[in-house]
Amino acid sequence: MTNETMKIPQATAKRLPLYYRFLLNLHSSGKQRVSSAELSEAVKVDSATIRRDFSYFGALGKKGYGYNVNYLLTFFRKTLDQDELTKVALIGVGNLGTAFLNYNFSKNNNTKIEIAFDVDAGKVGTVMGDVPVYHMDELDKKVVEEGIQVAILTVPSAVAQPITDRLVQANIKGILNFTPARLNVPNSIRIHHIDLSVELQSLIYFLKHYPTDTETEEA
Amino acid sequence: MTNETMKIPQATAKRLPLYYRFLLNLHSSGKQRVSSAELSEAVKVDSATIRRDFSYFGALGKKGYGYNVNYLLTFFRKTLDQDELTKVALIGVGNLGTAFLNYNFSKNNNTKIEIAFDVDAGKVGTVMGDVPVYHMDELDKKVVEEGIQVAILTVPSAVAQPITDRLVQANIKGILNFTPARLNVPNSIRIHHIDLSVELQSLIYFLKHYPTDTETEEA
DNA sequence: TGAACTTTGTTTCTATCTTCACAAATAACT
DNA sequence: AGTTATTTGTGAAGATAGAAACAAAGTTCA
Repeated sequence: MTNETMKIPQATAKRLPLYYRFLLNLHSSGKQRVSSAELSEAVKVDSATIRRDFSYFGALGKKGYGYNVNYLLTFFRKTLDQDELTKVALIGVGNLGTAFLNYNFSKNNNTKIEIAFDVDAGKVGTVMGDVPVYHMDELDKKVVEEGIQVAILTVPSAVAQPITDRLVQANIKGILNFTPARLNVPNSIRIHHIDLSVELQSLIYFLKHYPTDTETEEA
Repeated sequence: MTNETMKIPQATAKRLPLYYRFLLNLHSSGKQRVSSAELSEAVKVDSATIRRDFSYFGALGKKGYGYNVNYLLTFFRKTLDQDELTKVALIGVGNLGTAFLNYNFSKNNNTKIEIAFDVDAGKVGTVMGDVPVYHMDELDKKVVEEGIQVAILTVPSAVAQPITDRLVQANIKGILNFTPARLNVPNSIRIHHIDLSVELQSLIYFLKHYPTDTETEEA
């Protein structure tokens, strides 16, 4: 039941980074222990769900006490591979892309945008928020060279598929897709879609059709 | 079973805007009919799931034929209230906020960012991408005045909760929250969280722990 | 030390969502 | 007109997720 190689539920996996971030906060505020009830209040996830989530990794807590913040943090750091840096490329330095370049992902994370690409001559050659911007023509070469595994795709949707094809060729493993395009990729490649206008639309749909209901979770 | 007031599954509701957008594309490309299999290929949702989703609204298709694009489009336009404009406020004109101001939501949608707020004196009083920027002090007054129901929250997480409290006071009904903060609101208010760094982290977790698996859907 | 309190881990139940698989209906073709 | 090919809509089964509830194990405090 507590097998290292066992697959945990996807829903649980999506919550892990949330738990991890909150534990970091607790740690830096000097807190030594925490209960599933406290965690629940903070991350807005039912306490039974949290205990269940944790239990997939074994018995991490102590009855009548709760969880030791340090122990949990160390455990999750290992589980989330926080010690191994994952190199990320940003494709498309438009408004949204620029937001990412200035967003400090590596603060709490093992994640760093190493390189960005765009076709705009005014941007190519510059360094934006610590990240060098290269021309899109160099995409294939650079991604392979740097061994980049993850791409954040913030290009116009018309070019999303051709660029994705090149990323696949260049051995990328995962794509965070912010374009409305639904991409065709071999299924060895994982894509997470974040579709801003769908998010807004569905929020509005819920407002109009599900009045005064419970909260919904994110992407 | 095909009751107008019946609540459809949340999972279905989240896919409706996706279907709607693709139908718009089909329509403008002149296509007259479409099958669930074609739709499936395009939006990457199992065809049985699509037929099931549609069936909550009644029998929209014809056996052996598929769906009439125009009919479907008209139906969804009504269902998604695309004729009634929803006013949206953008709170926090940083990098991410600016991206939204330049993102043309209203193109395919009934949604328009009407007004933006920030504390930066350099931004207050300007018009960014068609949207006037007001000082955060005017938030409460303006939101009530304009009858704004939805807010996109792109402020630093430290101020997310106090600003949310003010939005609640100003009778907002839904919030699209891009800050990492988990907001406390009365449960008459609907919040969708989009947590960019959690998205990136969980993508990476899946890459490392679920090699060569099926695709996952978005928020 | 012992009684009262706390909190986990898990068993069980329930809800929600997805997919299979196929009858029924229609379209297309000869 | 009749035969073959499509494609829907849905019953039934399966898969995944969420929450209640409680015994067991520990903590706290007098």
